[in-house]
Amino acid sequence: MVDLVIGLFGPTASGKSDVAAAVTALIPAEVVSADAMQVYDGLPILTNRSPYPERLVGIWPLSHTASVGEYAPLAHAAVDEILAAGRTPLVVGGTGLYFRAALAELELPPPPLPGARERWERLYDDAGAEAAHTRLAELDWDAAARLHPNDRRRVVRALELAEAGSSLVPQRERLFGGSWRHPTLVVALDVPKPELERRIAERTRRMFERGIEDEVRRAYAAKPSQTAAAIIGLHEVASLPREEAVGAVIARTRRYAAYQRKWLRRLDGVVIVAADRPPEETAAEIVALARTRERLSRP
RNA sequence: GGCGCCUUGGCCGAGUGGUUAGGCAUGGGUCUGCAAAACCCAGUACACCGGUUCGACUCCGGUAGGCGCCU
Repeated sequence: MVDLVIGLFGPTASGKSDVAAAVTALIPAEVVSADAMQVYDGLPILTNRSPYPERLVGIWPLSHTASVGEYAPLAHAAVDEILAAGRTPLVVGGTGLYFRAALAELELPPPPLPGARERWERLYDDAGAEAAHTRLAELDWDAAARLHPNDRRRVVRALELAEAGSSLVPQRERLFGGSWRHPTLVVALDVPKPELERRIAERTRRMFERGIEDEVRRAYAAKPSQTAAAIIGLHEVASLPREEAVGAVIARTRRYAAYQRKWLRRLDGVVIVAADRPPEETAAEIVALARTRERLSRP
């Protein structure tokens, strides 16, 4: 399967890890994770880390502030290295943005200058949303036109970029539906909603049996960064009685799955594959699809 | 059995005789270095029956359900 990359997307609890592992049993492939939370080390249970080897998992301490910008080149390097070794990169993940970034050339604008973010955030908070937005309009009218003043995160980001002589306005690539870096088969796992919710509830309960309370306690000692603090369950497990925490984590995970479904529908050229069956069967279908794709793309 | 209180959209929860509270959830949308994030948009509810009134979710009476106290 020379030169083909397989991208495997799917909502949490759709069984991505197991399917990916089953694929590696069928063809010489290596898994690259595209997950904004599994990049963190220290929360294997809470972040549902796969028991099988995957690249770009647990690469940063919880205190680190993660970003796609930092992740993307690592993912590209991993994919290229696997291809160079004559194997198939299998990019697996549920974080839409990271998934896209791993497979495509997003041409991300530069990171904020040191201290710039804090400075603009302060302006936004002190002067108010409207004032910050007006300031942005002075510096970068196009960017301001696309942003709602309430969108603090993006207004601040746009201000950073305008100041640095760049712009938030995308140059060429679009976030959705752009091209891939290599010939790529993009597969999304589909599990009927009721079944997915059942799996989420079951998995969450199992997390508690496996000891996430201890895990979370240790994680807090590591002073999680702003990005790490967003991990589902971190706050809930730390602050709620067990039974309430279970319910809260299930509810939030369900919401996350709904959000992922939005991404799934939007991935360009994605092939949807049923995943409410043994992973081996799903894997076999994916491999068959990959073989067909490869044959078609051969001159 | 008697007395008192309560009953608001999927949930929580304000409120007023006549302009949509709000929050959460839900659905749709946006998205380029925080994405398990952030932002935008949408849904017209007041337990039931009758009365007063130009007009009641808001006042009066009754019915049902819930809570509390009393014999």
